[in-house]
Amino acid sequence: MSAAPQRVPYSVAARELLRNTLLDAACHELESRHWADITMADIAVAAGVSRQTLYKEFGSREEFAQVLVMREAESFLDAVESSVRQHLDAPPKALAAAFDLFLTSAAENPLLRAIVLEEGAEELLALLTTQGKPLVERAADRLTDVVVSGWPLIRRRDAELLGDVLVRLAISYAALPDGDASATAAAVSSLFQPYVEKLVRETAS
Amino acid sequence: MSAAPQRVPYSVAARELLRNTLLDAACHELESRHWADITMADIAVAAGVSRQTLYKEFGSREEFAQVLVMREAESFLDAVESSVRQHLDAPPKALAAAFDLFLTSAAENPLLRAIVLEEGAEELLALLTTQGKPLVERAADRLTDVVVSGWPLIRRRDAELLGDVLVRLAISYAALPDGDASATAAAVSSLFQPYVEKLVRETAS
DNA sequence: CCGGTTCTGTCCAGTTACTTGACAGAGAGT
DNA sequence: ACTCTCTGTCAAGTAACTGGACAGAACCGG
Repeated sequence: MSAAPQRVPYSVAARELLRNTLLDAACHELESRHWADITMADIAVAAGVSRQTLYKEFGSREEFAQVLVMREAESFLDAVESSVRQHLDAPPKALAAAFDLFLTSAAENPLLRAIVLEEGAEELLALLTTQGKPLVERAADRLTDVVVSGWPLIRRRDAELLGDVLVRLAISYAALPDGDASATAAAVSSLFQPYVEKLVRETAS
Repeated sequence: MSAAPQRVPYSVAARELLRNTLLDAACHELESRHWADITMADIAVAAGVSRQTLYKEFGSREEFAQVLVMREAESFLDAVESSVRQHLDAPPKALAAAFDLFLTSAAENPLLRAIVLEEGAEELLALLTTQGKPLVERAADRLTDVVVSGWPLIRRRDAELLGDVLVRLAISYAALPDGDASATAAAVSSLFQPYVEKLVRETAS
């Protein structure tokens, strides 16, 4: 792969550690309480840091929530991406596997469960939907990139459309699961298979 | 196991990060130069930190080297310990497996290779031998602990002796490998098997 | 509708951690 | 003897985190 694990100077690593410590602290708190019940002070204390430091690092509660969601999203995207790369030989299979992986792990993810199941998380929920522009764009971009890099013959425009639609569907099913995750994944990907096969056919010729 | 991954406050994590960043930087430098050619300033710069900070964290070059070696030792001990725990049902097997694991990974370990193969590392070498008291004691203690916790019937005194002797042998073979690591491990452990079996026999009765 | 409470977001004084530049002393090389 | 370099230490300066305070907004109970 790329992304050499190059040596990181301490000051950079320390800032990253600070941010992650705060985000981890918030996740930990979410395991026992609703987001609405967790104050900025709680998060700071749980991270062993002053409230001021928290505000300096993330400007506001809203920004903090945004970053929290985005971080979780990136880790989902990492998993999805590697799942896709394991089926470069069979695009439909890649789609099915990635969607299945996403829905399955989404159903178990603590942060997502907090958003979906509990009532005090409207603020977080909005970040996935009405306020979800950064999330959708970022996720669609990464999906598009993995598609074009994995199947270079596919036109970027087609990949972008597919990425955008899949991300929106994924979010929808994550927010409102429809029974068994694997069944949903199989159903949805079967729906896309004709389109994917058409893409492959067009570009293969 | 024990050691719950409890939440670490940032200030503690940051100090640990600083120390590890410095130690990692030294290891990295060791991959391209002899220990004698690496100055404290080099290490500080490589870690993205001032020389003063390095001296504040580790009092002197000697202490730094000591910690460097001890950190590597702890990671070896972790591996050895888990190897032993996988053969709790067969003490002789545990001994053989652990010794083999140690010698094999010792032969590949960058820090140890730097000490053993290159000429500018006498200062580090001393930490394994003439200055090696802290190392030997610590390693023998951990070995003793894993033995008594794994086979509670064995007398602590016997475990201590065995631990001490094994650690010294391990260090000796690490410093001066004698041909194939696995062959050495098999030979040495065969030598101890009668003693181990005697221990087991005595305590089983 | 009002007083009490809590939380957010901001400010500031104070402490702690890291940086920068400097210097004496030890050791190696010329 | 002279120069160079590195170690170890000091002092002054800067940046990061702390702790206490406060105005404003939202909520709650009366």
